[in-house]
Amino acid sequence: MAASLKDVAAMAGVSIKTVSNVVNDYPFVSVQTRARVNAAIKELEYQPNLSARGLRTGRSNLIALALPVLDEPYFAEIASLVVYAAEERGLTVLIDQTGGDRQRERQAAEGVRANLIDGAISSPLALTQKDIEVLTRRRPIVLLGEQFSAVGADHVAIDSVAAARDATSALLELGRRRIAFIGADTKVNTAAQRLTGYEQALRAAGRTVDERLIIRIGPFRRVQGYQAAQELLRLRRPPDAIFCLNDLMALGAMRALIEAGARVPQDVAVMGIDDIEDGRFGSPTLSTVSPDKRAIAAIAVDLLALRIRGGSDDPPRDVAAGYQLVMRESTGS
Amino acid sequence: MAASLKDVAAMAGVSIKTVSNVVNDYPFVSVQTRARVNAAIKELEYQPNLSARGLRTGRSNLIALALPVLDEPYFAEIASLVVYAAEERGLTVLIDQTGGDRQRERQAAEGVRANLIDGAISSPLALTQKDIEVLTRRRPIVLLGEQFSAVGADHVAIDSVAAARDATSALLELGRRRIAFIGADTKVNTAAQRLTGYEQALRAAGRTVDERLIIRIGPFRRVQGYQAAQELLRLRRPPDAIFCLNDLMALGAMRALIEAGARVPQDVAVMGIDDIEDGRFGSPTLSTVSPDKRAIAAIAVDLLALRIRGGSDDPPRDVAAGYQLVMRESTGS
DNA sequence: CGGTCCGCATTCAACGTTGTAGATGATCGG
DNA sequence: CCGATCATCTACAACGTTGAATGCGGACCG
Repeated sequence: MAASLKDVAAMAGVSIKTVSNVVNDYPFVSVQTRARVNAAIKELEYQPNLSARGLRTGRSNLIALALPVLDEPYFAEIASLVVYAAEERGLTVLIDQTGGDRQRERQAAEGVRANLIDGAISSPLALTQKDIEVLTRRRPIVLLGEQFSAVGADHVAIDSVAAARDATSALLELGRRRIAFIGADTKVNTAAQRLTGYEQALRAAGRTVDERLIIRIGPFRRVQGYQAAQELLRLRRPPDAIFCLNDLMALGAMRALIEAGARVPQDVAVMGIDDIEDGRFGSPTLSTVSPDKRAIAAIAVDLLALRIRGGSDDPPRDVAAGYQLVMRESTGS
Repeated sequence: MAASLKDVAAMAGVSIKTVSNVVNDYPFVSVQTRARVNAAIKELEYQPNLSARGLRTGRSNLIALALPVLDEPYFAEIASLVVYAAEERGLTVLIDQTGGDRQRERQAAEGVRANLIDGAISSPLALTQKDIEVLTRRRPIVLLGEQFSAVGADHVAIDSVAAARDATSALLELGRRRIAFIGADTKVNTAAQRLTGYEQALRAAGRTVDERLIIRIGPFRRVQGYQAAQELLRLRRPPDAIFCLNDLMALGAMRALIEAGARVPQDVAVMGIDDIEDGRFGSPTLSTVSPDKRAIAAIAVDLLALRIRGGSDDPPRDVAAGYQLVMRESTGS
């Protein structure tokens, strides 16, 4: 049985509350008492019981992180950064994988464990506007990604429209004429926004949008990128560039291209979004839009911590994270 | 303020304990009472306070998962599978990233949050035998990976010596003569075991171990594989095959080879261990040893759950997970 | 018909912690 | 030298839950 305040108090010859005061750095404890108590704490290897503390204070210092999956590089990196950022602020992260399922996304924020967490960071794919409202009433939530723009909760994301526009423009400036888009899926807002950016760039350059070059497919993983690229290669006039919703699809697409004997970037340039590590070491290396993931994680945790501490008075904040175009081999020099 | 048993009891016109009995499926509650209570629970959106329950029962149904990092594909996949397996058993996972640091690995299992978790699954890189003993005394721990073999705690891993031996033998059978090894690092037991397997295979084939072909480097990430391969290419007689400690290094190595104009697999065959998804979609696709990750995660959670329920009476169990050789393009057909 | 058992519900206490209010001396200003 | 102020410590209650013990009828048995 682990030692409790009572045991420490008995050993140090003081009251329970005094030990509690020492543990919590309450200032008015004499140096001698503090020393005696600390000695007893060390001797008994006392560790505060977090359940009891949580019950008493109503705070657990636990936050939930709800992601579609954990084994996609982008989400793995985000999870990693969120865990670190939370740790720096004395918070512990509890991870949920929702699979992009609406039911599970709701449960992650309101479910059985809701009374255990102080708040949640969620990267939803399927939550509705109304879900968010209901959830926010219970606990603070910070949303990641582009599923929502202006909604009643704190929100952190890059400007996906602009990012996709910049990427597409870059391909145009490299002289590419037939630029395909892989990953359109109107149900997912992220995809819709990136498609919009793609179309904006084409129109701004005086080109028309060719529906045959837009592949609507999901989920946004390697296989889908692979299949989509194969489909594009079967066209009578295949594209000379492919812009993918994310790096994962881009890697799948590149694989399909190379397998089919198409040279990247000479025959087809490829570009993605996310800047996952795999892209930096593939052959060829992948050009991409690199969101400031570290900032996204830090800001999300900060916003949530603020909300937890301050209550829900302030209006929800919408933070645009930075991003950067990174040109590598897959688009030529 | 969230509803408590008290509120539900008041609304249903029963005692607090009766509500508790309903919530916990205590059998001797009449059908009518149960219905009334359930109605009140629904009406008030009652959710049990897990801190209070944890305090009272001494169980939180939380387990810690301590991994070196979360953003390496192998660990991300393991984390994903552990989270799913835990969820199926009513457990919630709380993730720690230790960076392979001994201090942090210990804290993950015994630290501040130790009183919050019922047990831990840990994939240590630096923990000592003594650490394990101390930690096990406090809470059940299940160890993953090869840092330890027979130690006073439950343990799940593939037979790394055999896996490395099989992989190396496969390269030999393909006619490769100068097989290099990337990732020797005697401080890390996993590396030592895989190096042993590599040496065993060479000796069994009547070949000598050439120290110049063994690259001692760490940590085991892409860049290190990249650098190690460059080093190997600078040898007067470069290798015709490279066996890497893990897939991540193998991918880095392949990148270096291709960049330097070496053809994979014609000039140099490459092989790794882990079967991470990136390897299945790179160019060329990566041959590897595929550990049964799903089983590893499920067994680890099962062992831990058993230990939590049953106490620590039984002797520690050592489970060898299965693995499979997967030959892809990077070693030729 | 008296006693026993069973189903159902309740009361009580305790898990370990911390906020509030108050007790106890010592010190200080006037 | 006395009331006020201060530093230091403590007693008490409460957070929401559940295990143990108990109460209370009705059914069953001999």
